[in-house]
Amino acid sequence: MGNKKKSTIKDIANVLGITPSAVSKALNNHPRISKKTKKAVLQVAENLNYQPNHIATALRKGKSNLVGVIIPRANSNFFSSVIEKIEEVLNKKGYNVIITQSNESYEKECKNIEALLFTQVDGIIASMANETVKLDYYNKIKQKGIPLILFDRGENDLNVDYVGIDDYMSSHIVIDHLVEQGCKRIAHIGGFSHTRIYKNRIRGYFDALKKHNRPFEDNLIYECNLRQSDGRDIMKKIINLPDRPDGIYVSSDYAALGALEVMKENNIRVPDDIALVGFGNEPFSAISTPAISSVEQQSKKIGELAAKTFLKRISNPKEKVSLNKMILDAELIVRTSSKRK
Amino acid sequence: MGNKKKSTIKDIANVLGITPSAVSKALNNHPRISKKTKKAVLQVAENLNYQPNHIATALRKGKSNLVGVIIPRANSNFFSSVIEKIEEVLNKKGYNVIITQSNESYEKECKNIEALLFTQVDGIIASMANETVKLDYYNKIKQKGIPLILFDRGENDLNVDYVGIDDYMSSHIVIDHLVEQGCKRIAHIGGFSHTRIYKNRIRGYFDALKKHNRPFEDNLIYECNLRQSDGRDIMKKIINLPDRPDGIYVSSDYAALGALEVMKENNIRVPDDIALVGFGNEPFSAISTPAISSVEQQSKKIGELAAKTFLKRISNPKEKVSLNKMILDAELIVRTSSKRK
DNA sequence: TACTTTTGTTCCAACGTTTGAACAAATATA
DNA sequence: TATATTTGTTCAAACGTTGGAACAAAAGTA
Repeated sequence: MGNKKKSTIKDIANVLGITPSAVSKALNNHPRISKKTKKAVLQVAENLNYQPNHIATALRKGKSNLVGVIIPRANSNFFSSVIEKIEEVLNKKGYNVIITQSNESYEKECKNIEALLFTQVDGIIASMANETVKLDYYNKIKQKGIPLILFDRGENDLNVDYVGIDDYMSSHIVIDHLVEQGCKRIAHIGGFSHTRIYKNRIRGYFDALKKHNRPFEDNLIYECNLRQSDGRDIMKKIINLPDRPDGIYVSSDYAALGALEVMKENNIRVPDDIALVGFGNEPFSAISTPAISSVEQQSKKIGELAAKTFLKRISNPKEKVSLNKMILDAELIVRTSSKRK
Repeated sequence: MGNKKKSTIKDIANVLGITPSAVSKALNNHPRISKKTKKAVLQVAENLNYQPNHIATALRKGKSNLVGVIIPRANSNFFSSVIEKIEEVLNKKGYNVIITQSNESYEKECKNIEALLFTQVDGIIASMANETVKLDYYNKIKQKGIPLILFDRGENDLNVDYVGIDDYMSSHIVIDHLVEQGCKRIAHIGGFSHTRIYKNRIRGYFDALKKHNRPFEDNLIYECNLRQSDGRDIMKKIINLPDRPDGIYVSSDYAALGALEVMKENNIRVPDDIALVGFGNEPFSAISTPAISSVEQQSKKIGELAAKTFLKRISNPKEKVSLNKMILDAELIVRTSSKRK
């Protein structure tokens, strides 16, 4: 039917013979308005099916109550779970969440930022695309004085709040585990080292090897986009090496799955010939054959902290000083692909 | 730095010694404004780093240029791919997209709708939660005269635009294929029949069996939530049947994967003992062992049509009459799990 | 009773933009 | 030259809400 005319605060005022501003105050529970009036206003509002005009409020107050989120792709258990939690926390506080995907593309990411700024979001929570190196667009956000919180894929140079797991330590946990399972030579299929998290994982890989007196070998470390196809391609190279490694640590479950496929196709026994550990604890890692050991990234916790950090920033914007770098512990979920004993 | 003061149309006007309204018209390329003035305005706007206040425009024009999208969960290849396309089409037309997840919960879905209405979106594109039976909240959208487009999970009673694949025919294609592979008795693990798409798939399953003169057996059809765990649970029941079926058609790849696991755990050979077909063509269906045959749902096309339908509705709102029910053909991707010959 | 305080409301300007009407100046038409 | 048209701009109101100042009435205090 389309009950065309939306009712406004003015309509309510007319019904009751009071002014719009009294109605506004009544609705906002202003202390100076009598209980009687408040009750009446609420009643009439109900009757008229009144819905506050959010846009008018936003204009008047100078804030939209919208928070923008940028993720590389929604199609990932980690990100969709982070978002779910962000929504949960922010909705409770009256914020709405605009989710955008960058598809790992710098260009798309820039467009997303522009769109979010255009929409006048009150803040942005983002995880950077793999491709992103230039920080100009992110700096634009900062310059506008809009709270920016990064998670997972951060960037130290930006100097903003950050939430993520301890990537360096994650690598240690993984390598410790593989060594314990008897692996002598461990390869690493990692992300590009210009991204902070992958750089840290690579560093952790190095240092953990050193710690265990394992030699570092140049041809056992690879950087890629970590898609399933990348895992396949690199694994093909690895099995053609004169002497193969006996353990592989992959920075993504998708790439790990690709690697696993190739190994199966070549009758390499996992974990006996080569033990495999992935990253991200995607649902499929538990159900592939063999199930893939993987690092759990604390998505819920990350989402919660990111949202709460935003709320903190918005509530006292003056306190520009103390940045929050929140680094959580990761957890290795050991499954068949790396369990030899 | 936080360059605090945002510049407005008024600032530009002051610099040039003209009125704000002239500036507004210049920026909107009004025919009555001289080229000279337009040029000057653009120049000054550039210098002052002017960004139009979207909220003010929205208030004045009575539209927010925001479109809400509700999906059951982002963590699915189908949905994230639909969204990507919706974004692509709508962004081009100056709309921003707010994505919300219902997590298959009716309650969350209602909250999402409330939030979107509160934000004054110009339209809503949604796929209903499995749980949803009551349509009160969706009717609220309609009553407000806000364009509503459903996709995939629709509902005939709502009488709104819809885009989805031909679920009824999909079942025919699947059953035709399984029969051709020599299956004599085919089970179906489906969604709940109160959801239109699942009802249609079940109907298709029935009719296709009849077409091939296959008997229908009561204990070969199951309704569930189609999660991986549901697939497992039901498969366990199936393998305990006095005589097992030799083909299984599952309405979701997740549930199909669960079923596959159970079969492997029980040394049932797939496809030789039991042939398996899933639904949704999730990435993992191609990489599980064996790879799962699956129905491809045309996510890109669906997203595109949904977005374009919204644009059509918004451009001529009077034309309330002719609903658009767009039913696309699905395609069966045949993989190892059902290929006997 | 006269004065201060409190209570409940109205008044009014503001947020930044848009848009039709009004108007003056320039140009075209008779 | 007088009149009609076109061009480029200004004016003013509007979108719906908010919130401080102003104000009258009621209540409290001396």
